[in-house]
Amino acid sequence: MSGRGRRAPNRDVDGGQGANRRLTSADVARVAGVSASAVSRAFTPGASVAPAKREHILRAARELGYRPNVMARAVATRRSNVVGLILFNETNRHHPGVLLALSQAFSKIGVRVMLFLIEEVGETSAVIDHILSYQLDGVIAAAPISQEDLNHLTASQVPLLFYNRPGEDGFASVSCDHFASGVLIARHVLSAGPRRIALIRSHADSFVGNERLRGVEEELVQGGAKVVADYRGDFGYDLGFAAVLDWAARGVDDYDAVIAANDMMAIGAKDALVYRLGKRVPEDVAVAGFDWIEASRWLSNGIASVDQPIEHMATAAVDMMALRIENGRMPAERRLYPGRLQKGSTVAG
Amino acid sequence: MSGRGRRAPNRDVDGGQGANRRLTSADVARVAGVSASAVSRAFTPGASVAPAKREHILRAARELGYRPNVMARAVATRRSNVVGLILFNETNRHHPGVLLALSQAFSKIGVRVMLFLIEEVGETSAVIDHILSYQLDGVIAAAPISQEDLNHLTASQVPLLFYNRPGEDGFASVSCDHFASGVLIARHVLSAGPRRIALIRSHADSFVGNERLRGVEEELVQGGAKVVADYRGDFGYDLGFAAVLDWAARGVDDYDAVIAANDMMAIGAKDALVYRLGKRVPEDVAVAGFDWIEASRWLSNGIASVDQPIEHMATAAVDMMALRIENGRMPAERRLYPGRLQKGSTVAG
DNA sequence: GGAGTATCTGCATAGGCTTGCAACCAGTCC
DNA sequence: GGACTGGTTGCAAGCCTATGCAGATACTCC
Repeated sequence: MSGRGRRAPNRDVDGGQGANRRLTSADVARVAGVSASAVSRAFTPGASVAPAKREHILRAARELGYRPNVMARAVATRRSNVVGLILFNETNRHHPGVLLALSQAFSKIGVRVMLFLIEEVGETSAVIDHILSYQLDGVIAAAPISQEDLNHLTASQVPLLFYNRPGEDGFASVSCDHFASGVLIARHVLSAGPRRIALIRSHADSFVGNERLRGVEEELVQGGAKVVADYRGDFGYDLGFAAVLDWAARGVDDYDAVIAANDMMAIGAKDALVYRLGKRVPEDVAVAGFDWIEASRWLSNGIASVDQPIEHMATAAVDMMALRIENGRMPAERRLYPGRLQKGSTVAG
Repeated sequence: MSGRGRRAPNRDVDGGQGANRRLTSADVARVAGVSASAVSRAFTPGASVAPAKREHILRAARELGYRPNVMARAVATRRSNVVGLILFNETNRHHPGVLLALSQAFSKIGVRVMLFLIEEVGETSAVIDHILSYQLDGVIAAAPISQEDLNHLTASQVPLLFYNRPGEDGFASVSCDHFASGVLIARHVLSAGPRRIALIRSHADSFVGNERLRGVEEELVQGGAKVVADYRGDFGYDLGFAAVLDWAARGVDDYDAVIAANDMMAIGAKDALVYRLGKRVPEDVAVAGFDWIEASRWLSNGIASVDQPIEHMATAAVDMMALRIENGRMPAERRLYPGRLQKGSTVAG
């Protein structure tokens, strides 16, 4: 630790030459009086180095401000410690907790998440192309993947995990049991009295939305209720709002409950009912949704909903991904987590 | 998809040996009958290769399913084409558009964003450590950075850009002109009549929140209005709500407008006013906030607000970052973007 | 004190890509 | 026809770290 002048932290190393030479293990090795291998091992837990020497090397590294170059390590080990997350922007907007939960859960095992945010279904192809270029250790698909892209992914042997998607046969997935959630919310609504139900669905190709409504409809039949109105939404506030207006315009007004495929649309519907049609919620019409998003908890909304246990799901995703990264090919496995009913105030009782 | 022997497109290359040998440029070179250098150049726009040969190489690559290994490229070129984004989880929750805008803007120039989502201010240190290990081309700080971490960052010569933060002297930043936004919203409120204003502030150390309220207060003075109540919030719904209840509990009820440091708190305040105190908004009390978040546009809220031009800001961030990555050290520059008033329905007129 | 063992250590090579340099080729010009 | 040109190409070295292997060191045990 000789020279290094006054309080300038790391100047003697680049020997006055190239200003933007990055610090390498060789620099540390020189200063610590060891080989570059030793430096590498000092930074590799469990590697064979004398404890004292490791300590010495780490101290030298700290003083120089050296950190192993993750990229170089990635090419040497063929492990990047980065997983890709393909996420619908819509999901992040409506349900930002997903990103946080996954991001945090992975960081606990030292894995970073590289985010691929997509707006349109069509964008996945371009994104898959990128994904394959980064040597990602795995990919979490929280957006629909076309068959062709799926082939590319499997051909390159990247561990793949579907999140809240069915996954084709033979693929691993972790999901909330949306069907059961549908049953749950429908039962809650029915328990409060309503028997004439209006439904606001999601896009036709949303697995999550379809499962939810399948559960709802099954329970409605069980409970002797009837679906008197139906609307094809898109998970957004506006179409929830539009659904109610559309029914009104068509003279449909004999429903006593609205169940939407998610909270955002439920809120839209509730707003239309209250502020456009002058209905009382829940006295005239009950309203329910799914996700238990933050806005649902606001006093002005209080939407009856079903929560997804995203922390559990995220933990499961990390576990499964870690296993798959270690062991390569593994039997497909689907983990399903039950949602939790949140009674809210838009359903009586 | 079992045996994958038959019509599998890219099988002849790994010559029956190691199953998980990844495809390399050498493989493509062999098949195309050229050197690995040629393959590299074929994938480098502007590199010196005969057009015909490039075409030929690219075709071979496509048929094999080869893509250059970005990690290896990064270590060779010392450019990763990845920038880090340190983002407050709170920001993403309340304002998810920021992440999308930046992510999309960067992807237009072929740069990916690696997200470092933090919950607490204290977490930055750990995150900075990671950041320095990845050879990121730059870092966008959309969260406060401690002086110590700042030193680490600058010592390692990583281009740094503050987003919606002042940035210490000498650092580049792109921000919304929050002070001007404060003036704007205050003027709007005053124009509707109110003169007795209640303020809900953010945490004391939020630059954004402080600037906004500085602008508000300056304009209030100009307009001859008076601050009759004051509350220290945190950007969340709950504290906006709590502010109103707190004033009520203390007998303060002679305000005719509430201005909050963001929309989320404004909504909380509005809910408390309407559903707890039975006030009419805007007739009895006007309410205003900042950000023009999605929920503000809902019919049930209609919060008067000031929008941030996040697309412009994101574009600027990309431009400035790109310049800095190319040219290394550059003069500090601060770009400021004006917010746009959104009148909403919680302020009369 | 010597054989045997366990633990460290450095060398050399691997990992996949980029790039300066010099050799090469087909033209072009006089 | 020879010198010169400009565009292509491959070689080899470089980017930074990891790791098998063999030598070195220290230590135990008899």
